[in-house]
Amino acid sequence: MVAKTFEKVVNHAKNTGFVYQGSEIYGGLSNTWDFGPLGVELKNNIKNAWWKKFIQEDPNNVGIQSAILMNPKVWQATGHLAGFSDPLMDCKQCKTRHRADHLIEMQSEGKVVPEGWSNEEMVRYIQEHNVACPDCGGHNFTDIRQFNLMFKTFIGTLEDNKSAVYLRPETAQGMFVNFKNVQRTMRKKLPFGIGQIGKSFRNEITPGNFIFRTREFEQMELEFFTQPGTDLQWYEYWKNYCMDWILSLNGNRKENLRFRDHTPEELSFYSKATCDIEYLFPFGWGEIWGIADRTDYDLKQHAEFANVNMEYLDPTTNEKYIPYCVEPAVGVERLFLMFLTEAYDEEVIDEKDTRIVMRFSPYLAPVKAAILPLSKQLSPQAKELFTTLASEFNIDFDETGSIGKRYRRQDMIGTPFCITYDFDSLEDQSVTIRYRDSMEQVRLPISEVKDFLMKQCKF
RNA sequence: GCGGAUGUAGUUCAAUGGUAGAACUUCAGCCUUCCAAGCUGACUACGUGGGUUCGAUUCCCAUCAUCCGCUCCA
Repeated sequence: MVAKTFEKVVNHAKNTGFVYQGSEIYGGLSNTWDFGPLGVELKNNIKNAWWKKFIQEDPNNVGIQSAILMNPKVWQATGHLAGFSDPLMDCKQCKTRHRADHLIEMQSEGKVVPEGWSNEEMVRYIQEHNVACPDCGGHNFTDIRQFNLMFKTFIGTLEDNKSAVYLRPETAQGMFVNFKNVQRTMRKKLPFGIGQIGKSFRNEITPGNFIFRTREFEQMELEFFTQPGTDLQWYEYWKNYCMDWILSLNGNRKENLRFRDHTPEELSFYSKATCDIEYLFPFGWGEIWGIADRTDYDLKQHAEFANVNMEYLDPTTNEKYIPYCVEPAVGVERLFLMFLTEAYDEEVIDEKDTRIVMRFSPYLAPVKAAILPLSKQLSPQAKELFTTLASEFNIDFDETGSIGKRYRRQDMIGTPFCITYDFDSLEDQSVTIRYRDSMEQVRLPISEVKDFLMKQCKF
């Protein structure tokens, strides 16, 4: 039943122009998705809302857009090159997969730690010491395959290791490497934040659940730099700030949202505290937003690897220190999927008639209003209204079929307002606006429609 | 990557070793003065590549994609 609902949401998204399968006419490409005309509107609305709330309206924060390709040393400094890369081998006998270094550690009961070993050295060790498969006891492994979670590509024409670069697995490092630039040019004092919206890439072994986990995805991350010692207060602050923002876009419905603190064992080595905002998807609870206290780890690493001074001179105390950092990081596609799921509603009219209504908040709705002339004879005048409104909003114009059918089409994609141009409009220069959720109608002078939508649909 | 299942119009579902059928959707026309399904017509499909066969959408193999499980997950 639960899976059924998710299937319905996904099908509806595909059928109405929110999301298409990537490269569909070529049979698709695993786990890639294209956002259709409605999808890109929804996505942009989400991104714009975030940018407004986290960058524009917050006096402490500024935005940047950094390059996807970064100097590979960045990933050495952060540990991504080492930590994101696993030497994997499969047991040919029982078809299970293992990490070569883990096998060696287990066999030797922790006495041999193959840190820094080459693959050849590990294979040799496994053969010489007759390391067994922990699942079936067999000794028949495939060769090591290096599995790196980062996408590798090459600058220039030579595909040698000197020219290797990686697609960034997170946008965060763009903020860290620009910490000094931003602080100096924007004359920022602590605490302040640098935010960014952009694509990241991770070569996940197991993607899935529609757009929930993809290899190419878009992140909205804020790195908020604080004085050491105040970081945990800010951590709490941003947790609540993020949750409040989601709720404001979700009609304050909080049944399906929760905080989940990471247990000490779960914490990344660089993090002092991490909390996820989770949403109850039809397939289970899933992480939407990760709020992490990253301490001074990133800036320290860059200070060391790039050999630059990342210290901040506190003008009030004249102290020098490396700031701590609190990071709220959210995936756009996950928010998208959440809002899509929340909006999905089926309305039973009678036994044989059910219809799908998407109940987006007006801020998020891909189409803000549809202009519907009651008769095709009224289309020219109705089109004038379309032109006026289209300069500010994404508006639909529909003159085909019965009026009832057109209302339904708009309900199906979550358009909050339908504006009907009728024969009286010619006389009184007014139109009827029908609200999707209440089905209430108001009569408004044409000259006031733009202000009406402005009030209803602004973030 | 491993195991299992699946793959036919945009969607949901048929049938078939010899012309692939329907409903809904879409489009055109008629009708229609505020909440779908009225009338007439039109478009559109056997995932891809091989093989067996006189002939393959159907049988076989591979491949690609999707779903479920496993492995993995900064």
